[in-house]
Amino acid sequence: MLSRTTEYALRAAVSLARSGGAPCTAAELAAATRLPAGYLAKVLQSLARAGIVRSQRGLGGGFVLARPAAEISALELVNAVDPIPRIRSCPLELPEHRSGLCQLHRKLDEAYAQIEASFRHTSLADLSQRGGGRRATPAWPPAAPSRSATKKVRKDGKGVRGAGAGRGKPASRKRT
Amino acid sequence: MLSRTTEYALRAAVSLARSGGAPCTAAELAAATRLPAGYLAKVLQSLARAGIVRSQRGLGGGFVLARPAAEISALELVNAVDPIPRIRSCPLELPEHRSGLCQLHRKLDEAYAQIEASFRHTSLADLSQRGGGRRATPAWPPAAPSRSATKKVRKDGKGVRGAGAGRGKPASRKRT
DNA sequence: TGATATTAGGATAATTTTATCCTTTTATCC
DNA sequence: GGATAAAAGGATAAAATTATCCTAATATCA
Repeated sequence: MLSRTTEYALRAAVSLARSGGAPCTAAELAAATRLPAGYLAKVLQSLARAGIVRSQRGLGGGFVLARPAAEISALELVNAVDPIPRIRSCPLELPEHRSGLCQLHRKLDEAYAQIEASFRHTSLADLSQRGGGRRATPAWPPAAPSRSATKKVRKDGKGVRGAGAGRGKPASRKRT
Repeated sequence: MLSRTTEYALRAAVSLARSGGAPCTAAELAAATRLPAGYLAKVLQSLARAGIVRSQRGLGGGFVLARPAAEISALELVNAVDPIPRIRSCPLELPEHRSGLCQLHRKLDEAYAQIEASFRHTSLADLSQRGGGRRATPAWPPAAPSRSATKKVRKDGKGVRGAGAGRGKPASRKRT
């Protein structure tokens, strides 16, 4: 669902956030995050263009965060690299439009909106916290809308999957 | 984010739900939904294998819903075709594991969990409602967790996009 | 039984996303 | 200035997703 590129951006940013201001080269970040170095470099370029990281060429150069991790939202990172595709109008612009698939697309957009909101309220600092403070707190409802992560953690760990679904040809996705 | 295949499955299911029990051929559904006929056929096969629709060959055959639309959740449809990829363990199984990227992956999984929950509580009947009952209700918080859609509708229509993001090479996605 | 409609399934092609490689630019150090 | 380090950018390759096409299986109808 979230693209690989998005994962890479987030992982790199976390790694960067943890290195305490010291510049990291693309190669270092790739090693630390176990991501393909070449591609990661492209992703870092995107982040640089978006003004989230600053890059410096030459000896001793590399990448640093352009702002404190607490002031960078996960949403910024994601959108810099592979934006959440909000749906503003039904893909099916036709007679059916008004009466048509609108509930469907409203729902889909709603899902995107949820993700946006969730990511908007999560900072890179939140994502970079060390030590997994595993909670038993129920994930729902989301309680009061304050800032910082490690607040909501889902309750179950089961793989609820509807009906007899499971196989299915055109579906496949094998990403890590 | 949601794959094209997922959209197709949902659109086809809505179309099917609206045809009131009469079998629809893949070609008919493709025409009604404006989707590529050949590929849609594959998607329908997946839905059939998942037990969501029933298929019948030969003259007068086609596809029908296996159950009333009210008893089919959006989640089932999505999972039949391109499952929501819940994250159960950090991709980076390494020394860094515990101390590492876990907050990140917890957050990502949380986002997936939200989508799952949202889709689980939306039925195909909800998605198939005609006439767009546009609400002004704020999208957040999600209020009480009862069933049925057309409940949450997002408040804004603005394209909030972090910082100066926008361009960016490795990112592209041009889907409809 | 034969003709026709329609799904099932496999092979293959087109497109998009990810990944690699190479050259160029810019910086540091000597 | 020359050597070296590192990002920038472009061309290309590999992999995954989406799409098309063809044949086979199965059903209906005459």
